[in-house]
Amino acid sequence: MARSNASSVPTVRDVAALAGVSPMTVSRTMSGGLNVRPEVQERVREAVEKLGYRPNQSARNTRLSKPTGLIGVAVTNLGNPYYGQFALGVEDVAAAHGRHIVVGNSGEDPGREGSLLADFAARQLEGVILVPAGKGGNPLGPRQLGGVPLVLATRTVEGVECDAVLVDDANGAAAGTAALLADGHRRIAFLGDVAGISTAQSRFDGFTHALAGAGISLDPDYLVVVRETDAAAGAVRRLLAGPNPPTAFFSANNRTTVGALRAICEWRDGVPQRPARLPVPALASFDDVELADLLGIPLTVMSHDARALGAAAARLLFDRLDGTTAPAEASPAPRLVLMPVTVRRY
Amino acid sequence: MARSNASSVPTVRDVAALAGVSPMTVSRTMSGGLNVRPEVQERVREAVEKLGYRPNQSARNTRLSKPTGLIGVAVTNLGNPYYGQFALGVEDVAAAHGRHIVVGNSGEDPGREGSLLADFAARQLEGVILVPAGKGGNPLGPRQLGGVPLVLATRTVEGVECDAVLVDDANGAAAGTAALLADGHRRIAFLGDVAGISTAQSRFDGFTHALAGAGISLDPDYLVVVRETDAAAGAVRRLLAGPNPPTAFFSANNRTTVGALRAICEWRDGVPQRPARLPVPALASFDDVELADLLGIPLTVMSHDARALGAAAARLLFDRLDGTTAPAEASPAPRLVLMPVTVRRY
DNA sequence: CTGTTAGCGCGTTCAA
DNA sequence: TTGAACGCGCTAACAG
Repeated sequence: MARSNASSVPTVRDVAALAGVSPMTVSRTMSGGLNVRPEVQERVREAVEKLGYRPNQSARNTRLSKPTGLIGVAVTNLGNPYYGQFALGVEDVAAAHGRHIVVGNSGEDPGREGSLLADFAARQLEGVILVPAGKGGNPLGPRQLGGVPLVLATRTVEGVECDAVLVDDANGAAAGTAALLADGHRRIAFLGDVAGISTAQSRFDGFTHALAGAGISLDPDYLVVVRETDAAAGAVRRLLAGPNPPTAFFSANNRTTVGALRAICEWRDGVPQRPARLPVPALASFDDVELADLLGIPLTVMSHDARALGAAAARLLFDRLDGTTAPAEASPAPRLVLMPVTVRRY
Repeated sequence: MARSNASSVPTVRDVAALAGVSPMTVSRTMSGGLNVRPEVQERVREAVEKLGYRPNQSARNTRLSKPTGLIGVAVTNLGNPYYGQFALGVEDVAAAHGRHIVVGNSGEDPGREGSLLADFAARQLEGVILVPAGKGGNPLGPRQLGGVPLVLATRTVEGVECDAVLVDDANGAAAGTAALLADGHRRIAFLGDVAGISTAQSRFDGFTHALAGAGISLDPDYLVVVRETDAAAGAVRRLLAGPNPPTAFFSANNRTTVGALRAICEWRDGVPQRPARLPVPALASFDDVELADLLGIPLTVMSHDARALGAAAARLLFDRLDGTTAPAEASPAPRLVLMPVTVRRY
């Protein structure tokens, strides 16, 4: 027996019954109304209105190869303003292509990342843009996504061959470091998370490369591996209070930059006992931080546009999804987009 | 004819065929393996592995009343760090309840907001948390969401009766204003977007109420309606350069605060021709901004925890979804959670 | 324990 | 222009 109007959500049949037509006519009306008499359409629309009927997307999607219109975005820390901008960039492009985004947060945890991706695939998302957590050497499976196109953003992962949008980390870091060196700095400490994150590693490489070019080798005490803001602040405090304080810091991301800025400001303002005219330490920051330029600290910013990066990643994805690509699915070759880094000084 | 192994995505039947069992056995194995012999499960899992099979969630959901496991979150500006934290709070709770979040960005556009919500409903999302754009008096339909539970966050909308998590805007604003007054400020300008956004309106009310309590009426020149950071900066510049500059500013949100801080810093640092010891204007900011406390500007911050707010909204939602609520759907009564505001001074 | 039957809500296909 | 039949991928409900 058909349980027509059980208080649950209305279906095509309910609408059809109310409008005195077949479900098919309702279906046609809902999808543009081709080959349906206007007056019948009118009746159908009234019934739709009256019942508050909405076509069920899930059911639509069962009809094979009907895309879900959903793009997955997995980031490592939604609370970081950087990824807010990033997601905004993805959303911009996705919206232009009539898609919505599903945002997941891995929290730098490969485990959560894995289940996130598995879930994305199970939901038949059309594609996934991933900022890999990369802590443990998780290969995240070749195409464990089950054929769902994947684009890596910001960071890459060894052994994964797919489209990616990265930042010109090494060159950017080298350029920023060069600026410090040009100012005469020789004792420069590095703050960053080098453990398995490609981005941090590349920035570190660029940093040391520039140092080496100036004939400087990194003092082990000057290499500080941190991720959190507070930890970075603590490290800077210790170094500045130590016997051999650096004259400048290189901060590898915006979280460590905030910590470093805080510590440097404290040192500048709150340490009356500091030697009279000891100069304020300089800071070179990879990634921009709002308001940082107003602090009166010698600042070098190596920045790129997070939103543009997200947009670029999305475009790469839609190129494969909507583009007039190869007939089959044999992706031609992984493409790599490199976002340029701008060095600004304050 | 069953087109078994057409290069497309594998289905239950493909797995069943390979494992030599019925689709049902595969289904059972996939959902916990109740009542399936271990050795058969093993065979099935092998087939699953070999084919890279993943159950199709869309198809699952067609089986009535199977929830999608998706929560919608619609915010007005993903690029605002505030909403990043907010989304993070929602995600925390959603993850704890085994759900994912779909993030949409309305961009303060009621039109986009409407289509976003319609789409959420069509996708059978289990619930929606909305920061309403509220620009045009869009009633967003009574339950135009088609029965999908809705929770408003941060802002409310007239005429919509549903659960909401708001900020104690009026009292917080009054407290912050009182702090300025206690410092002797009498000429205080207001920066904010009052046009139809409940939050801005409440903050404005709290501000003027506190002024009135001190026997002050707001100078019309001191009421600046802005939303964007740059516009706020421009307004502050004009006021400070004008004939009757305020001695303090009240900024109604973090975007205007950034603009105000920028303009005030400029004025302080870049205007040598300013009267010798004219004091730096004070700023009272609704919402915290990273690094603002380090600028050396007399600062009063009225802050609340965006992440906690998001979490509270999510909890309200899951209370209705998973909670042992009323048997039917007749929601008992809209609940309102008010997030406290803390006033800090720098 | 396992397979068969019967749909979920919708859209494609074909016939009327 | 409309409707009936069938199938999408999966899973309750009932056999066996």
